[in-house]
Amino acid sequence: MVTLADIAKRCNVSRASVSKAINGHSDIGKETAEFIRKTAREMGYYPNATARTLKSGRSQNVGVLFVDKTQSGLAHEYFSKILESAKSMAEKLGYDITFISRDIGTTGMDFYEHAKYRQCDGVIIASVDFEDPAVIKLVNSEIPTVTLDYVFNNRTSIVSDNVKGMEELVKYVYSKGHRKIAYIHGEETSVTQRRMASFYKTCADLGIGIKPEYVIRGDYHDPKAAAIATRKLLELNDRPTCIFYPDDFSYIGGMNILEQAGLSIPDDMSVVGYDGIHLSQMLRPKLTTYQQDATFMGEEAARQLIENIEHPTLWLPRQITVPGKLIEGSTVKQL
Amino acid sequence: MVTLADIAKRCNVSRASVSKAINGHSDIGKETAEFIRKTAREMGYYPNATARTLKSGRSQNVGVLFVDKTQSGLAHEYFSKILESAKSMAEKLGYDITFISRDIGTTGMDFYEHAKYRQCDGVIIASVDFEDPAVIKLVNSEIPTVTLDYVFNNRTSIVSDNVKGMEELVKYVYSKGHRKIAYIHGEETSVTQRRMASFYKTCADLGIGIKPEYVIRGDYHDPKAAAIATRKLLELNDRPTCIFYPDDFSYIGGMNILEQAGLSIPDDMSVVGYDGIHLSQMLRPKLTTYQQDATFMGEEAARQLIENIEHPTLWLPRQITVPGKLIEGSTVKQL
DNA sequence: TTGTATGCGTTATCAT
DNA sequence: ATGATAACGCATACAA
Repeated sequence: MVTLADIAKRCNVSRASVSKAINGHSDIGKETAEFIRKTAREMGYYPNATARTLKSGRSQNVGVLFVDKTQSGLAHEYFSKILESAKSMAEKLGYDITFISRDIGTTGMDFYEHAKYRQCDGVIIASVDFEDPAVIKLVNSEIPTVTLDYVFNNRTSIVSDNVKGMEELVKYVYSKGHRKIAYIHGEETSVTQRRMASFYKTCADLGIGIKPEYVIRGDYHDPKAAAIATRKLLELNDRPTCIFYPDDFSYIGGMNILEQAGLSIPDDMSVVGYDGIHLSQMLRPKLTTYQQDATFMGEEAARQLIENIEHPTLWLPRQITVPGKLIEGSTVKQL
Repeated sequence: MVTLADIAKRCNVSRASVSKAINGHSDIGKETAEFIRKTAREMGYYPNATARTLKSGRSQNVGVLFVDKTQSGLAHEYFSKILESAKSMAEKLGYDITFISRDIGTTGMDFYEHAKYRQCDGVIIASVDFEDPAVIKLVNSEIPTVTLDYVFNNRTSIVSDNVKGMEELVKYVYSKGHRKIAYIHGEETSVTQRRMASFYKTCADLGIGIKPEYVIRGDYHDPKAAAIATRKLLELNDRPTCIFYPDDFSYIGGMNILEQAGLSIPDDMSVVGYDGIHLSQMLRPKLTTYQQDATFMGEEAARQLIENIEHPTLWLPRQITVPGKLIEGSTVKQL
């Protein structure tokens, strides 16, 4: 391994000068600096992040907290896209990404300790139980964090606009003449709360009432739960004309039930999903859904976090709400 | 931040003794060690990975190379499962995971340099262009590596048994009476080569000939390409009775075309996929496919890599072939 | 069994 | 503009 000392010896200068040349400091002669850099290149030098971090306290490394109660974290296209785009943006800005977890090896480190252990300059938090004390401890620590789809006081967050998304979907379905709308929602999270509130509010604003039996608990990313819920809806005497699913993927379960029941989509039953994943536009008929801008969210999370890391003093926490867009498929019939 | 020195001072011992106590060395008194550990716990001590790495040369950190020409790396359930299970296993064994990439920031580091820069103890390589000189450089370096679905000479690899998988699928389809079998295959990779070779060989062994026009290039994870290929097959005068798709996800594209053409699956056309992703068993009819054991592959990759890292001397490179299992759905008709 | 001393590669302070 | 030197926190060879 080529070190600063090796280069210093070869160039007949001090290690300090080499460091300055490599890092582009101003207090070094123009041509010496250039000579040193050239030699460094010739010798195949690249820095040692570890030593640099130890000395400077900055690791150029951001942690990603991506825990997965439901085992579907990475399998969920929404989250995998967020991760992927956050990764590219971080890399573009010169940062690496390390996964943060609890219980690494036998040490009983919590998230905060793990992040400190690895000297993470900041942490991106997504797809976790935000009520977990360990998550709260991390968020309230001195480490810069960005949360996705959950807002903490005085902390930066990137939130998909679930209120607008649900509102647009309801209005669209309403404009197609539907008044009897059912909603199979995901498990209780803040995202679910917002979508449900927006669902009820928009319906109320439009003057349509929603029967209690039209609102059923399903689960995100779980076609089986959606299938069961769909079956319940079909058993009702007064069936809805349109069903909202927790997300595009879980819709598959409902789709099967509807087809089994001999109901054609959208002629006998209209449906909408949520997410706008690749799959939804591959199905026939194409699913009407609300596409969340996961790519932008991931990029923005990385951008904001690194901005915070690099300019801690003039940093103000922001809540960034990211709009998506309605994708008009062919699963909502004009009544 | 609590350091070894702080603990040493509080315990009236040397830093060396604290280090020994923390790391459970034997050359320290039983009760002093316990006392030191207790104090450390009280003081909220956790180690500093950076300093430890700098001194010991070991980072307890493995790199993951997961590049994605087709933009579908993480979106592909097969790979996201591999990543997730490799991550859990690595964590269980006390290792963290950092993504390795090219072009971090403005530095022109290649994969090898990046891995060294972060002092990775080893690297897991998946979903990349294995012909890329930068990948080859990394694999041929002194850094332990494990590759997935690609074999390098004298290096450890975890390979899904594509030969057996394809063989089982062909035999199954054959047993159902099919003789006119079409194969839409993915882009040219070593995986594709093996599947195709196995496809041809098994057909030959069974004494069935495959018309050249039955074998069409599609793309992995690309329903559109599968749709186009399917259309071509339907245009043939002598249509196949069964179509093999590159994978389960791309099958969606074919499924749509078949349905549009008024063909019922499997009554008018039989189909099989590959991968055994969650989705495949949610579709109706359930897809007949070959399920790759991605979870095991990821775990094994981490296990083997760390074994290699921790016992470099008695390490022998292995090629581990991981069998999957045929999932008999309802998309192959008995002729 | 315990402690001393040194160095891992880098950056930063302070002289020169 | 350049260099000497001390730290960052830890682990280890060696001395006691």
